[in-house]
Amino acid sequence: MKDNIKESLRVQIYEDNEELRNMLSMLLTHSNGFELCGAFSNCADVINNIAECLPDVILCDIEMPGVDGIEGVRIIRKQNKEILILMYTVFDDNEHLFEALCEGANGYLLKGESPAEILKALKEMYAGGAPMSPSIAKKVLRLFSIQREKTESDLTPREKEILTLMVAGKSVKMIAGQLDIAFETARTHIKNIYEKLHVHSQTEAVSKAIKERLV
Amino acid sequence: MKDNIKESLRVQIYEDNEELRNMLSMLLTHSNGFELCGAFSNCADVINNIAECLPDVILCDIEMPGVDGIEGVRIIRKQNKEILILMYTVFDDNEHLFEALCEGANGYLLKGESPAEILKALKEMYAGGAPMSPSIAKKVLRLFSIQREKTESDLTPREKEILTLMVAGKSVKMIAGQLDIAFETARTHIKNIYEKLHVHSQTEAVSKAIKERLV
DNA sequence: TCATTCATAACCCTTTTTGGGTATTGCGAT
DNA sequence: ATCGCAATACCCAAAAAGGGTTATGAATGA
Repeated sequence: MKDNIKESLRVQIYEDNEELRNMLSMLLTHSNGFELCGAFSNCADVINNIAECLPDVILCDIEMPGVDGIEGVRIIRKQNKEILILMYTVFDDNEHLFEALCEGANGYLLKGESPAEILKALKEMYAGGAPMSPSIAKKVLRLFSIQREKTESDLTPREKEILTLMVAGKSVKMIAGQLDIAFETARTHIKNIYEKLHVHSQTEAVSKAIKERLV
Repeated sequence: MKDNIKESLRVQIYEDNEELRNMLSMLLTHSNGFELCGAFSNCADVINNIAECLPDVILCDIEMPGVDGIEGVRIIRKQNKEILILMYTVFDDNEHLFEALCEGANGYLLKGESPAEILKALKEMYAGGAPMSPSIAKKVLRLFSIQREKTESDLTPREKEILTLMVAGKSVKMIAGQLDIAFETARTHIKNIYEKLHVHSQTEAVSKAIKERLV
């Protein structure tokens, strides 16, 4: 939601390289619609920096001496879920990327993006988006498709249904009740499931079902 | 205009709305660097369509009568992991989004994007990116951060250890053996865990532990 | 038509789990 | 020094789950 009165986006910078930090500062101070509110060389004092300057968004490198960017995000998110954080880094490996996203970063740009792209990303983030460099977006999407190989089990539909209820924590009695079948019928299905999965208890079955994505 | 003969991106369209399909066809035939190779109203014959026209990328609606877009992606990916697929839909709900991504879509645009954005997304996808509408990108990123909040439970370290073994499918006897404690001690811990989680069985505890990411 | 699979259901019997206690030891905080 | 808590351990009775077996009707397919 954009505020008519607010004329510019308040941006705070964290970047250890002085040259780049100055360049980014210049970029922001001289671009319409942006306002620089602080530029720091690491996240050591990030809570105070935010409290003093009240930025809308944070542009944050990852590799920095002292408190790094990911640790910075962690610290910020412990008490502030609202402020927007755009990672800006050379790291394009999965580890840094997913750690940053898990801690609550709102976007992830690789160094190498043009100044115009940086400004666009900051705006996009403020408008409710999640800007990512193309190769980063691809890595993120790939996460969804790679894992999908659900092991082919020869469970019947009914058995799958019952296994699902077991995974949900239901007892035999509850399963029978919910599916409107006799207790002994539910048990028969469960026994067949155990045989097919080569397990001997509900917890084992549930564990295996989850590990092998059978449900 | 040097590359309008050679090096144009071959795009195939799947969209049930005839008006929109024609509009998209026009857009592609009249844009430099793009070449339309087929426009269809559903994915019923997607394998043949691809084999005949050999597109580089596919622009694909989701809601279509007959074989819909998500089913289409599934069919394509069964035999072709290379071709690029950009979903183009009105659906911005998590279910459609994540299903499409899991099946192997390479990008996800919402209807409402400008023609220029569509062309840009097609190009970006071909360049190795994963274009998403801003609000879609945000949903995707949110997946990483929301789940990270492991519910704060007041389980002791020993209890967490035991819960972990339960989640792995171990019985009380096995847990006791593995931790080298008495059977009754393991049971005491388990009883305490049940009380803290408000559950009454191993499967319930395992289910809750997984759902609330306690382990 | 006949064999197979699936979903349904029941029986007997054993083992495990669960819920209720009680109790000791050790360790850090008051 | 004492309090509280975590970890250890045991007992008993009831409930639930597990293992084996058999059986029937419906649907499917060779």
